[in-house]
Amino acid sequence: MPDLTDLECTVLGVVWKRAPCTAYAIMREFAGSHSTYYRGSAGAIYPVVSRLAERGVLEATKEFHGRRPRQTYRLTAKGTDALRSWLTPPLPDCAVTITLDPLRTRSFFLALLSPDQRVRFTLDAEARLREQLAINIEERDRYLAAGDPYSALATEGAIDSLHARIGWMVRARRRLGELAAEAQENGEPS
Amino acid sequence: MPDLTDLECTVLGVVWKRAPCTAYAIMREFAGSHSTYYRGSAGAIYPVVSRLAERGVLEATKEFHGRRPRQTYRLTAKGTDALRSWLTPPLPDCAVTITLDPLRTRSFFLALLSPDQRVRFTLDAEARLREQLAINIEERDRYLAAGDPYSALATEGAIDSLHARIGWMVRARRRLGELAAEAQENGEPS
DNA sequence: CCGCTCATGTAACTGGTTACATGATTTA
DNA sequence: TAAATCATGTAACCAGTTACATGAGCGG
Repeated sequence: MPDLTDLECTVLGVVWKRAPCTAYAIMREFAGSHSTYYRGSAGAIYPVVSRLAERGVLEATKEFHGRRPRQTYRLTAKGTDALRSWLTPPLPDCAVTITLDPLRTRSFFLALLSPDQRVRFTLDAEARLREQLAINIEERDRYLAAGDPYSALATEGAIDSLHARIGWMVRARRRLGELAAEAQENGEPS
Repeated sequence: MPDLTDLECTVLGVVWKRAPCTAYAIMREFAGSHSTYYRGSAGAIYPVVSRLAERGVLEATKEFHGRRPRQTYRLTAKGTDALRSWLTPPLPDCAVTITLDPLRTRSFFLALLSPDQRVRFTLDAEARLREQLAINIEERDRYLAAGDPYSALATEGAIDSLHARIGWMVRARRRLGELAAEAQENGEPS
């Protein structure tokens, strides 16, 4: 029952919240969420779901919708245990590592741009992050309205991260200005 | 010259900073950095570097260290252009999307834990994030001492994100306590 | 001279993606 | 009745990982 991946456990979690639900519904949940890493492609979800059923953490039921059959899934007791132990501290190292930020990856090399291109970089980034922020605030409010304070809390994590990245970009703009001024004083090339 | 991946451009960036340098040195740079997503495995770096050389963005030189030959690389003019255009706004959507946080992924399902397990979750997460914070502050200071304020600025992004996640976990602990109290008032099961 | 680091790779695997195929049911 | 959505899959691909193999140079 152990060594389930994060994707597998997330699927488990979605089934736990939505049960009974189809693989298709899980797929839509992933595809529709902004705070999820996975894109929710059929090629990922269907194999995962049937693997989980094989493992005995999900239980499949054949339902009929009209005369068309469909598989719905729910957690088994074993599945609930697996999901719970995924959440139970101590958390694995990989769960608390630093997050990947493509903006940060790029920032390492900002010295290559001209001073005003650097400013434009931070302005563009800030504006785009604010768009994301609006989307995520909306998502959080939807969760609150739907009576799911836990998902709202999770989404709040995304909101906080976005605030932090926006603040970082604002500070970066100021710092980059200072660095450019220093460089000019010393007569360095751009 | 376009459609280079983030990994490829990051490699380009490292060569730009470190040139002339070997593929091995690039690999070590990736493996040693905490703020990088990629693990810097030989199986990734070597193919990327030779692909970049083939594309004409990197130029290979055969050097001799003793009587042992080794390839060192530097950017071509085309490579500098490619790196610059990777950084130049408007940034692609993928660069400003929300970051993946395994802690957040888990938080969606915290309702499954008992109230005190939830508290333990946030305490554990907070402690581990603070460790990461210390590591990244050290890394930033090393960059500052090494006279690389741009990398320091980038690392500051990681520090800010960690602060945000820590604050989020602290607030989560309070909110979860309130939620548990409400639930008990309403006589709901844990 | 032993073991560590430098240095260069390759092969098998993994976990996801895109894109496609198929067909029933619902809605405009 | 046409188009969209529900529903279930599969096949080809892709980027990066682990693990291995090999050998030169260097420090103790």
